[in-house]
Amino acid sequence: MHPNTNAEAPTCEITEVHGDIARRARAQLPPEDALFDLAELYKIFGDGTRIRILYALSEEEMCVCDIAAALNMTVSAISHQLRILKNAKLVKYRRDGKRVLYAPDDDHVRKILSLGLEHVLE
Amino acid sequence: MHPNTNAEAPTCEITEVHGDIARRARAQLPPEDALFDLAELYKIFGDGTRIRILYALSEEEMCVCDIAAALNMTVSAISHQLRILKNAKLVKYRRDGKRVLYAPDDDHVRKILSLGLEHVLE
DNA sequence: CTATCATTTGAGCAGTTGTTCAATTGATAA
DNA sequence: TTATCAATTGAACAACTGCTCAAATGATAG
Repeated sequence: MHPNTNAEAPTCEITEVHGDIARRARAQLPPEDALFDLAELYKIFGDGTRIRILYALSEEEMCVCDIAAALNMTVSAISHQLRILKNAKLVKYRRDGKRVLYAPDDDHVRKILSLGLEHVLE
Repeated sequence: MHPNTNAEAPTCEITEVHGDIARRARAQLPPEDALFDLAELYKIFGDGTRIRILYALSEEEMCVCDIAAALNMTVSAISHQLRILKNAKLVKYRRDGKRVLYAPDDDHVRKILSLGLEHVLE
């Protein structure tokens, strides 16, 4: 299980001399702005309320008030979260009289959620 | 574009009378504990440092000190983040003398990251 | 116009998060 | 054993997050 213990010299004592490993690792990193956006995207999925909103919308569009009822939360709290989802282009909306109807806005949404669920359910 | 404006009655005035929509929406939600785990998982990906660690490890296992050098951060900060990744079973580790070598611990890691990147890059 | 309802917005606040710093633990070598 | 280096840990602190509450905005009906 330890085939390459000596394949690389220890690099910690003088970091800069053996910077190869660090340099190769840096080469694996996506561009800085892509990394930023990626973290921002996952931050949005990293909240139970937002995930529940996305699941609730998965079958039919809903108004803010009904989402709130479905999740047993205040309209204000839902509206705040919808703004975040909207800014991230994860939901879209349209006016219908006094109401505003929300729906998912991206095919990735469902994929990302189901991939995560796959991991969570082992 | 508004084919079913009247398909559902407005439900906001008296929420409980038209609870069908809310009830159907609730039926879409995964079980509570799965939702919790799902949010916890994405929370972990929702941090630039942790994402960079995972990318850095994607090609070869590395010790804490080299990860810190690669990301230009303190060893302590990296170690704190590695503990989080370890607890989430997203990285594994093994001792090699004084050093501790880390590596990704799950096939989902790469898939989740690349799916997110797909979305981010449009 | 006014009244009403759905939604949005902003301030405030408690709870959480990521980093730094200092101290500690773990493993090896002399 | 002691000395040294790698890694971990805990406390402290600033920054951020998600909710509540109250006020404001948008759209419709009378």
